[in-house]
Amino acid sequence: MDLIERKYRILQAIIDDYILTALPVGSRTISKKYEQNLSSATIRNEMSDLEELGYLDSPHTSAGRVPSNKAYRLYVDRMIHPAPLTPEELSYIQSCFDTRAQQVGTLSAKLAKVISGMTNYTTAVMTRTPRAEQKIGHIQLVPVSDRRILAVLVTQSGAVKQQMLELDQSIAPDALYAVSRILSERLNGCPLSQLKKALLDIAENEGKGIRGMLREIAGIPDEAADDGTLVVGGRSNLLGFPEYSDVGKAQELLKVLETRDKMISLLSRQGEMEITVRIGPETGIEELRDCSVVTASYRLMDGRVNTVGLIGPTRMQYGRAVSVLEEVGKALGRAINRQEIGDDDGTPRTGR
Amino acid sequence: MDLIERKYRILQAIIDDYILTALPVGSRTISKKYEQNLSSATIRNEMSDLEELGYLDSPHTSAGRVPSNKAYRLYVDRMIHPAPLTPEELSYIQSCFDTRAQQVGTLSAKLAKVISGMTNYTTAVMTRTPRAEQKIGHIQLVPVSDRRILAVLVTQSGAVKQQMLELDQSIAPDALYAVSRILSERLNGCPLSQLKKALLDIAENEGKGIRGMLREIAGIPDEAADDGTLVVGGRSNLLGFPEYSDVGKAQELLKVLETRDKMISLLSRQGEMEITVRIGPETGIEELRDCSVVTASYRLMDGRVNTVGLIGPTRMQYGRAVSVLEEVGKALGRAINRQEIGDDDGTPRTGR
DNA sequence: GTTAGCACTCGAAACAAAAGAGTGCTAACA
DNA sequence: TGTTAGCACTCTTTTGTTTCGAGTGCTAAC
Repeated sequence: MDLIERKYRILQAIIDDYILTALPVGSRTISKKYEQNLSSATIRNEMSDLEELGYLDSPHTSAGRVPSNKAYRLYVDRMIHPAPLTPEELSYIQSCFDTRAQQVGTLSAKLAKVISGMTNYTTAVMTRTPRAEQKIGHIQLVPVSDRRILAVLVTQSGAVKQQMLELDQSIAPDALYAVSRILSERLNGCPLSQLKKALLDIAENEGKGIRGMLREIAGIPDEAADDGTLVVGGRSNLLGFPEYSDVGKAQELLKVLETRDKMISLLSRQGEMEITVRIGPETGIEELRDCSVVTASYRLMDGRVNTVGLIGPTRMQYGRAVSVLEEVGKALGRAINRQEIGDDDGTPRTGR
Repeated sequence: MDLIERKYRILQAIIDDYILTALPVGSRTISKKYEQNLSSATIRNEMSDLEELGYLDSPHTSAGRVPSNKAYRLYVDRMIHPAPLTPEELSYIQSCFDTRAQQVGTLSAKLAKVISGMTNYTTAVMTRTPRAEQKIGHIQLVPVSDRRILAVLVTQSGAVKQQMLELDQSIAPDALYAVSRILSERLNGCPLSQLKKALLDIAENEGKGIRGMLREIAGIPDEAADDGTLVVGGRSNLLGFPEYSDVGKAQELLKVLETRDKMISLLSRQGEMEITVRIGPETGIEELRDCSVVTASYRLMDGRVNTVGLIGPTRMQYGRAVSVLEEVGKALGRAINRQEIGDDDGTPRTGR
């Protein structure tokens, strides 16, 4: 039906305009800028219908209309326009993830910086290694001082965990090497989840001297459990939006960004390999009721999974956000392939 | 001279009051709340003098006075009152740094959280190991995948650097162990600054097979140069201060906090073992012209140095800030002693 | 179904007046 | 001579009022 089509066109125009200006959109604006062959009165009628359908809200009688969350949902699902990046932007992204020997632990920060830089929103990056997939590669005990050793645990996928241990008695470096070797041999391929048991097993059967130490090592996996690194970047961007010219609101939002639990829960919801958009209450976090969050996950060469969340007002440039996340995904994928280790191309697909 | 003494008392009262209320202080307020045996007229005269001396500014004729940076300087140097923490607060701090086996890398975040939580200011924590003091303890090469190895470098003080390396050819784990052992033996005690040369030396004299690898390893120290970890916490606190009810100012400040270089330079100025207060322009950072920064350094068991900076409006509760930093220092010191490794007690002394 | 026209609503901006906080100065006081 | 009461003056803040304009909803005509 043609009418329906037109309604949606008008709705889209309203959303587009509102995303651009943050100002309630009036019928005249639409009739002038978007639908020049329709009079403002006609638009008015349509808008009235759209309000009744729940797609528009009016702050007050004489203020034009504002898209509702329902409208944003529709917009994201059906009428988002892709915002292809310029060649310069593409090559910029490429160059960011190009370095051959990526410094360990810097990637999250770089992701946050690049993404929030390109979108003007705030970016949260969570890095973690799915526990189930982690299998022991090597265990290395490194003497640090008399009674302290550093246990370095390398998973088969290349992730590294380290934990400082204090021993009851001192132990000679050579003995440590020996133990390292035994452990690495015996535990190779052991899933991280069963490490503890395996260690205790060895402790039982093995000679007296190291038993105590093994017991202590057995405690590692729990403490070192990778509950994720969290990096947030681009907070100052938030304050640039008129919706946060109220300091109170800005503060509330900043506080959420500082609350690790909330951020982790926000990002944990993201499945792998798909870009997800959550609008207002869909975020599941009360304080984000007026925000939207676009998330994507990237699987890295070493088994880690980076989940990226873009946080901005519901009036977000969704097309742009999705494009940037997509291109970053592709760039990461290419970087992985170049290093010939990638187990998949790291490119997220778009979707709800 | 008694007169002088009184002037300073009045100045102190003004500063105290302003720190508390953030409102320009009038003569009546002082006469009522602080100097009940002096009339407001007298106070007025004194205030007029103080303004002439450069200790007070008046925003406009009928608005009371506001302390100048010069006044804060005097305040910090001469009339700061210590703000002893309550027993509960003390034991809270204690408990925060009590954990026996501190997770590697968590300390900065904890410091930032505890300190900004207790002061309501923003905290930046920089961790780094003074390059000059780092001497090689052990080098361990850990096989990760076919051509990738993880080089773990442990300094004598226990700091750990790691770097992923890609090799031109694959190498057997056993060979790696051998190389690790040789390197550890030969390089033990070698200052980090000379590591590169030492490695290249070995590469010259040593067998063909590993030469390439050694060359690559020689590249590590530069890349892995510990230019410091930076953690910032408690940003949302800033927005609670009336001086940042102007979103523009808040944004400017947040942006500085996001600029790694500026933060590093801000914190690098702090010498060891002393609490330093820098007021406004003294911070050396233009955007912080209306902020004060209180910094302290803590030397940790593993040789790392944590420099903590408290950032807030110049109208800062200096006494409180210094007290908290002092107590945190003491708590860290105790934690180090308990672990019987500390090379000093980590307690900063107070001073300009 | 579309549109012109118009009365009506309501916030934002502009303006004016009043209130209030604080100062500086003068003159009197101890 | 230092202190203080008193008062005129200044300047911001608050409050109220008016005006303006954007936008709507409805009706009637096309």
